[in-house]
Amino acid sequence: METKEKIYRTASKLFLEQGYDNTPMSHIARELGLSKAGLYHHYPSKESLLFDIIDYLNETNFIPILKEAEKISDPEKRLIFFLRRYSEIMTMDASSRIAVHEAGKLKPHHSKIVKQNWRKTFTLIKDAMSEMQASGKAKEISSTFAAFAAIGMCSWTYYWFDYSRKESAEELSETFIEILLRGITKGKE
Amino acid sequence: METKEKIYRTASKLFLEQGYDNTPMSHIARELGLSKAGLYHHYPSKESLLFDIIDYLNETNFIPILKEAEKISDPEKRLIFFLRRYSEIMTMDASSRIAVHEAGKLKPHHSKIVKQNWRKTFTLIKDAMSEMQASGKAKEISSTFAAFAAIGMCSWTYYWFDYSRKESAEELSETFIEILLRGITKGKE
DNA sequence: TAGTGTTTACCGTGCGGCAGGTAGGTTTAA
DNA sequence: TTAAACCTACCTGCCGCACGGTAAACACTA
Repeated sequence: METKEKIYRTASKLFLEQGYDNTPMSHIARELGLSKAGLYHHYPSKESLLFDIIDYLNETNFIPILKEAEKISDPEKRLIFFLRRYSEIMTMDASSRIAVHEAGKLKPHHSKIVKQNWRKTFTLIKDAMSEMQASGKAKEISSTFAAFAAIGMCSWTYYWFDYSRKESAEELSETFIEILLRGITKGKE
Repeated sequence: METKEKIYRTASKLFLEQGYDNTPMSHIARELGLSKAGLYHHYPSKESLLFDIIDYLNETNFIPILKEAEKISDPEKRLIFFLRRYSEIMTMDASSRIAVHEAGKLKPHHSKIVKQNWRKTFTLIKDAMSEMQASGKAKEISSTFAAFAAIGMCSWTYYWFDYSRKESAEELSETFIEILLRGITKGKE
């Protein structure tokens, strides 16, 4: 494995366990069998290491899903696809928690990039809902709030999910889809 | 105002703005027009100050709602009542974010108490849903996951809600209730 | 293929700064 | 007179980060 990847993995693990602020660079270095200076050879600063982790998570997990979802023309199918994949990521491993929980600690320059990605996610969901409303499929509720409800539902997963019992992951995503889809679609009165 | 309350409010504000780890005691003291030692006269440690804040939030915001909700015998009404009040708290001010976002930094002794409260919230929602399923009102989905969906939806609010535009708070809670209730109830087929 | 630069991947050390927390003295109010 | 409320000054420890090396790998000539 490449050193950069080793660093990335180790730091990721430690940030997850103890939080960014409570993980000194010396600790990460020790875990890698490296000196602190050795670690600084690969990363110019602690913050840049955090950014790399978050950015990598985005690039490998979230962006591909966004790209794939955008190709689906039917808004309902697009929404279902996205929700399923999104909650799958959440149950895969807890690492993506860093992307949310520690993003606030990035410097403006970096946090800007991260926020852009969040924005895209939000827009995708919101637009899908709006389209469903336009075609009469969905109720006339606030698509903004509904979109946040969807994201919140999924993102909250890593605050409680038991990652040692992943066999329930599929049931989880299906439950979320069920609630959200039925929650926004027009019912037969 | 009592000194303890002043400290509580000031620390609360700063923790919210900059996070617990990035707010030194000296900063809190300065903001209060106090010396650091003066602040330590009132609190034995930084962690105990954090606990007091979180515990106070629980006691004043969450517990009363739980107590009141428990009195409602009809599960659907109980659920609606709880969700409405819960999301109202979230939109009132951002302070309750501390209770979630920083709870992990408490020492075991304190975090135990906080977790018990979360447990009660979860149980209330889950039980209400189970009762609705038993009476045939709700679909046979996992009440555990559905309960987490409800909590996540609401709790996520403070990651995005614009607290300068509170006039939308009511629409928010109604949207959430709408989605969740329709999401779990049996539809006419 | 020996000789010569050059880059890469590290190490040991240390510094400046600030954090949480304390010892011990002083003011204030009842 | 006494206890609570506060202050100044300080300790200790750690943290991010920089500096100046070194040894090995690599690249390029002649």
